[in-house]
Parts: sequence; structure tokens; C-alpha cells
Amino acid sequence: MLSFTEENYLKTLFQLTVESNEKVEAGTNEIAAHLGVKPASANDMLKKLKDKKLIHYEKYGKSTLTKEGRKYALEIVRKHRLWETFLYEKLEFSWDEVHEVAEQLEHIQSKKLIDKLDKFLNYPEVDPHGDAIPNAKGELEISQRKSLLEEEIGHACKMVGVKDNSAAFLQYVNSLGLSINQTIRIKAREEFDDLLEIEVNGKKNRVSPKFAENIIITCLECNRLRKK
Amino acid sequence: MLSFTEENYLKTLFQLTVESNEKVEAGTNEIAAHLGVKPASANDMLKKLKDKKLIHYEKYGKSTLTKEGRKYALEIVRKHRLWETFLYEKLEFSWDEVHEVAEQLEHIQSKKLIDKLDKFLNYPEVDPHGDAIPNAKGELEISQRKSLLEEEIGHACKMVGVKDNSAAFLQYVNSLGLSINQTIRIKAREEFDDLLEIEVNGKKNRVSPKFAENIIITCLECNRLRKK
DNA sequence: TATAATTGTTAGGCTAATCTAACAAATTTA
DNA sequence: TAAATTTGTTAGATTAGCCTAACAATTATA
Repeated sequence: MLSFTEENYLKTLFQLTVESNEKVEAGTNEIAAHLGVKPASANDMLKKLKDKKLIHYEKYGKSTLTKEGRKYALEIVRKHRLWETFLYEKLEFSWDEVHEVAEQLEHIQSKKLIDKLDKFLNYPEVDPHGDAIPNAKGELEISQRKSLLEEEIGHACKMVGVKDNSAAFLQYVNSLGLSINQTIRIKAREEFDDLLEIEVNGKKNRVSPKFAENIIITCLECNRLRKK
Repeated sequence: MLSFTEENYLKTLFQLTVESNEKVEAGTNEIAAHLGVKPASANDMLKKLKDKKLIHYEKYGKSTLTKEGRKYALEIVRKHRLWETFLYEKLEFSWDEVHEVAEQLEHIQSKKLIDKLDKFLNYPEVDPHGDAIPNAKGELEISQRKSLLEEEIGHACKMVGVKDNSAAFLQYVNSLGLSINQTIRIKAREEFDDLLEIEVNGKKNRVSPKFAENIIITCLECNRLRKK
């Protein structure tokens, strides 16, 4: 069983990576700032969470959640959002008041409680802020991120960020008509040289695997199927 | 603001003194046992709570709540019982499952939350165990116990126990149709021999003062008036 | 590429709440 | 009332989570 504090670190990491549009990993200072503690404190906890195999962390490196860590994080997010929904729908809290109280309620330990609450609320799919609520199995219809290279042929996806932030790369990206929130469709993959044929705003282009690897996207179709 | 732990000590003290039928003060070992900690730990906390003027405590003496301490304790009891009511009535928890979860929920800090929950539950007066719920002002209708002999003429009361546990007495009690939770109404007191005329399940009977003295009851009407 | 700025780490302390072990006071019992 | 038992206290240690201050690694910039 995790402590209140450990749970908060996992949740923060989830928010900064899985649910963030820009990054897939988080730095120590960033985590500390998000939690309102000093980097030294966060550093201690990151080492502890690494020992528990809940996060990937290496000295001077960025952190991400392990599969196990993500599982816990999803449970907390589920609890948080169900409580927010309860406060908003049943207790007539206003939209902006729910978060603070849910921050406390999300740490209540009782699987039964949360499953019954879910039922009581009639299995809501989104919370009052419009964020998706993970179901009892920890499945979240999150806009999961991956690189363009990993996308299925034929799928349409949305660009949410880049991995390489160099000016050169960004200019290249720009020149292809790509930008944040832009929809990209993968038309095909050339057998010969692995180039991807993409369509952006009705305009076709071919990009290298190296390029595609550096474009972060989220795919609605995959997310719908996934229900991991 | 009190810590989770401080709250638990105050609640324990409340249970062991104010809500107990036998005592009005509690010893260090007793408090420790109730909380599942060692006496040494309880001792530390008692000194701390004394410094905060939440309890009366003297070295080698028994402890009681101060007015301020009782105020906090009542808030916690209120929260605990409202949550129990919520779990039982809305989430369909069973009678015996509510306590454990309420132990956690009672520490959520939000006056607004608890007042809205109270409203949502339509201002219940008792929790699923039949225990009174303090109102928003911290007023509690405690189900105070006394002997049947002390009850007012004309009042209806509920039998909650006996003083004499001998088989002979219990059989006598039984023969009059009396049992735990049975409602008893006092019809009159005979001037001549002090016998009490009672009505149980529509059946009238006469009992001696000695008999009445050994029946423990709680009176809803008296409790309603008291509002200490 | 050398320097400056940022980011991350370490060592050493602090506090709250707990513990054990030793002891002291109070109470019960012979 | 003296001894035995129970009850309560103290001192010193431990753990989790936080801090500051000093330092080290990395990244950005001149």
C-alpha cells in the first residue's frame, strides 16, 4: 500500500507525462514545483519510487512511470474524477470548487467504495472538467501519445508535440505544413525505403522514419480500440 | 488545524468519556489500547494536546476533553456519522461495512463538503447504527442511558441492556415480553407501592422498582429535550 | 568552446508519530 | 501495611517526508 505522499508523486508524474501534450518524461525540478516541494525532497522520493519499481529514474535523467506505477496513478486519477463528479452532480459544488476537495478524497482506500460510487453516479465517462474517467479496470480513453512512426497505416492522428526541439527540425516540420493540433493521416509505408506517406490538410508528403520518430501524436482510433 | 492523528486522539477520548456509560475520564493505557498504540506514544500525544488546550491532563492523572477539544471531537463524530449514513443509504453498504470506510472519510477537511453532504442526506438525526449525529452547530442528541426506574411517566423508551445478568432475572425479563431494542412505555406509577405500569407491545404489566432499576434504557424524548 | 545558467544531487538537520526498555507512581491484594 | 501488580512516564531510537546549503552535472549562450 502506498502512502498519501507516494500517491501524490505518482499522480503528478502521470499528469506531467502521460497526460501532458508536450512531454513524455518529467524532470526533478518540474516534479518538485508541481508538488510544491523542494527539488531535494523530490529527489529523495524519486529514488524511493524507483526502488519500488514504480518509476523509471536514473541519476541526472528524466523520470517516467513504469507499467506498475501507471496502474496506481490511474487508480488515483479514477478516484479523483469520480469524486469530482459526485461533488458536482450530487452535492451541487461548482465546477471550480471540486478539485480541492477531490484532492483529499482521492486518497481514501477502499475499492468497494469507489466501485459503488461509480455505480451510484451511473458509470460516468468524463468528470465535470471533461476529462476522461478511467474505468474499474484502469482503462482510460486517454489521448495516448506515441511517435508518428508507431502509428498504424491508414489511421488519422493529431500532432501534439515533437521530441527534437532543434530549430532546424522545427523549421522542417513547419515546411511540411505541420503544427500542434494538426491532423495527419498515414497513407502508406514504402517497402523500399520505409518512408511514410502522409497527408496534411489534403497535401501529401513523404517523411523519413527518423522524422516520424520525432513527431509526437495521439490517435483517436487507436485510443478507442485500446481500452487497455 | 489538527493533524489526522490528533483528531483520532480527540475522537477516542470523546468515545471513552462523553459517550461512555461508565466513565467521564480516561487513562493513558486505555487511550493507547483504543488507538492501537503503545502507552508511551499516547503519553506524548496527551502532553501535546494538553499544551494545545484541547484536553485536561495531569501527570499520572486521567484525561478529559476541554470545551475546545470537545468541539473538535464533535465535528469528527458528525463527519463520521454523516459519512456512514451516506455509505449505507446511498451507496448500499451494509450496516457492518460502513465504519471502516468512515474512519477515513471523517478526516476530510472541508466544512462546505460536510454541510452539503448533510443537506444531501436530508439532515439525518441518527446514523445506520442508531447513534445520534451532531448537527452543524455541534449539538448532539446523545442516546443517554439510564435505568427504567429513572424514566419519566408517559415517555416511551428503548431497552438497551440490563444491569443484573443472572439467569433468573433474564428469564423474568423475558416473561414480560422484554428484550433488547424493545420499546417500553411507562403508563403510570402507583402511589401506593411504587410499582410501574408499563406497556410492551400493547401488553400492560406492572413491575417493581427493583426490577425497573435493573433495566437499562434510552429515551428518545428525553434526548430530544436535552440538547446539551 | 569556454563560461554562465540551469538542473539535479548529496549531506546533514528537523519534526511528527511511533517504538522499546527502564523506571516511577499508584493501586490492589495478601 | 508491605509486597505485588497495574498504570503511567521518561529517555533515546527510528521512519517518512520535508528542509537548507553546498556541490556536481548538464545545457545554453556568448
